[in-house]
Amino acid sequence: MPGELTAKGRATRSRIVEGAAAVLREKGVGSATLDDVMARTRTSKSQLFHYFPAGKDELLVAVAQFEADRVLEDQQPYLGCLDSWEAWGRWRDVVIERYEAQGEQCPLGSLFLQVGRSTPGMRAIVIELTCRWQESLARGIRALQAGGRLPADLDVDTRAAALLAAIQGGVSILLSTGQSTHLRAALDQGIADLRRAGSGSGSVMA
Amino acid sequence: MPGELTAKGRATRSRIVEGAAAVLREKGVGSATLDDVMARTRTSKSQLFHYFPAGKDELLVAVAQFEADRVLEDQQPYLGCLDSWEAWGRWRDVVIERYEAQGEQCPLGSLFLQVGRSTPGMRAIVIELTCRWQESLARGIRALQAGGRLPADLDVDTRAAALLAAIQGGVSILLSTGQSTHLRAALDQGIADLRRAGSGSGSVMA
DNA sequence: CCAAAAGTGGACTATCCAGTCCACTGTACG
DNA sequence: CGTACAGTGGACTGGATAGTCCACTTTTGG
Repeated sequence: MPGELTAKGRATRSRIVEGAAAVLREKGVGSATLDDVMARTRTSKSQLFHYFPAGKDELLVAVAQFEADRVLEDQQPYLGCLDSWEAWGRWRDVVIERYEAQGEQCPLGSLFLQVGRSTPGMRAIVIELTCRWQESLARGIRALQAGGRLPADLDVDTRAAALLAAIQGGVSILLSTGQSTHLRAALDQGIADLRRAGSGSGSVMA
Repeated sequence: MPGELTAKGRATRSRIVEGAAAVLREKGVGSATLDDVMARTRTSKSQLFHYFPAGKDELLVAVAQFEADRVLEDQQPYLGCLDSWEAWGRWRDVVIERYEAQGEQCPLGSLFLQVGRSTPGMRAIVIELTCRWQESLARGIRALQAGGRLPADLDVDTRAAALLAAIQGGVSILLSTGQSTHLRAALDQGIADLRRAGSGSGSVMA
């Protein structure tokens, strides 16, 4: 089926994906139905199954891919050039702004936890996003090292992993409680600690 | 209905809650059905609705409360007396061990994201757990200050919030990807940074 | 011992929803 | 112009599942 799409067909397909993404954000994975998607995208059941023959699961994966791509895109151009403390600060602002605006709706988090464990394709998307995100952070840290703003003997990967975890957790808490204090704390503290990291290569207890 | 339970009734009720918790861990909120719970707990529909008149939602809230209580319990006695670096290290080990053993199954995370936003009671449970957890961490940090192991001019609450976010994120990533590297990084880095935190009260950019 | 209430079993209903089917319409292209 | 195929509409089916109902059993307490 794919690759054989007309301009009209492609338009409809992406209308479905974007509409489904919106529905999922609003209603959550558990409550969103194909009828919701149909209503939102002005399509019929046959179209849904025409473009996603494997049904709901296939659509969900497509939406997850769509959302995953947006996550990092939304952090650009800052995430792409974290080569000064000012850039880190601006990136921080963008992240907070994005997730505060998004509020309760979690495009991916719910998808992961709900469908992720069962579907193999979904997990791959999450893992790839995690890797790319962490790699971007690591590149930023290395850029700071290259600029002499951080010592060279830093455990970059652990730093990046910890920072990513902190952001993820902040977002989770924002989603669960509606408060962005933890996300702000995680980012501020994380960047501050990075800045302060002058000493050893991150050796830790036992 | 509550408070009027005989010994037998109480036994059945808690059997239902514990069994439902197990089912939810194994199958996820989205896939778990009342029939699953019935099979697991050797009960009938009428009993489920006898003890949880409001149906599935009420049962889910009860399970969430049950699981939330366990989260902090499982970290005891270490979480309760984080007054030395050794205690922090042992606590770290317990947390990692617990979540690695738990693996993919997330007792609460899925509950939050799935039901949390809709049900008011669920959110309250999450918020309370978050507060208690963060407060425990904060108490630990203050204990270190009291023992002279940390400077007094530390922004304890921000520290605790950031650390909690890091753990949450590490767990999220563990659930999504199956890897505990981020959780380990978050804990190790978080404790290391705390240890290194000698300077100012955490003032951060912009 | 005997009501009355708590506890239990399971058939039944109502509903919702993914997925199927087929008929209809628009459009590309000879 | 007309055929073939992509695209579209929506009724229909099958199955799963939350929730109801009532009859039956056990326990409680006087």
